[in-house]
Amino acid sequence: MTKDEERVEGRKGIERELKRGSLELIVLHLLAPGEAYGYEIVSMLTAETNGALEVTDGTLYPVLYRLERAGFVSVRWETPQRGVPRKYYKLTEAGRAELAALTLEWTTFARAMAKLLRPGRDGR
Amino acid sequence: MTKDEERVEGRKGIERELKRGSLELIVLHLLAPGEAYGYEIVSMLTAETNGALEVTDGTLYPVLYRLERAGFVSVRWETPQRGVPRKYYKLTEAGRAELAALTLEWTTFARAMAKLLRPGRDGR
DNA sequence: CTCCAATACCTTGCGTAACAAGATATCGTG
DNA sequence: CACGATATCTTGTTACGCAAGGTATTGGAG
Repeated sequence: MTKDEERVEGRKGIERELKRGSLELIVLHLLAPGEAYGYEIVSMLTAETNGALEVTDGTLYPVLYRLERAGFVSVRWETPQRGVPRKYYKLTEAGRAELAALTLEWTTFARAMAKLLRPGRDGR
Repeated sequence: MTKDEERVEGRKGIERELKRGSLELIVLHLLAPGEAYGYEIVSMLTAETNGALEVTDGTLYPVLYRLERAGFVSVRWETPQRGVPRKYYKLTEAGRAELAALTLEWTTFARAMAKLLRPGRDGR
């Protein structure tokens, strides 16, 4: 039982929506230790979250492009002796600042959600 | 008090994106203790999160409509002796199940994010 | 040599959801 | 009776994740 086309009464999963706005943060975070290339980031994400946060390359590349455009990552092509050329991404100074800002935004939001969802919110 | 939270023009903020997919969960959660009407939900949310998770009514009503359409809430009009008619929303059984499911989805996602963002993933 | 799978990058179109802005209707008060 | 407050609803805009498809290079199998 892997993926099923069974109609589940309108339940489609909201992971896609939850990811919204988190992807830039995720990618910036994955680039923090050092540079990486596109396909690598995809597999890093799958590996580090045990599949809880997967992303396809078709999703990732637009994100990387946005980050590059915003000046948060710098880009370097490398052609290894074996294999296809790779495009390596690396955080810039602005990227590190953005990473910090987004991390703060995320934790603030998550904290508010957690507090709201915590049972026993009968007021005060 | 002294901090005036002026919205900085440069930073767009990703709260909108972060909220994505969380609103249904939030609303279902706010309806869990009992019924409430639209405007009330808006003020409940603002109050209970100290403004951390605000929503405008123009955002809320489509959410409520979706929930009604999906059978997660039932609706009842009430015309009080004083004031404008109000539309009261109440969780259905399916709504409670959905609340549980969405809560699980949220916590799973939040946990994955927290684990990813946790510093010290130098990962050998 | 040719074909094919794997690697790696990139693009297009679709669906959806939050929000701003505005419309509508009713009530209470000056 | 006009005006603000309450309350609901609608419309248009914008943004982004994703499926699906496309391109290019490489190396191995036949």
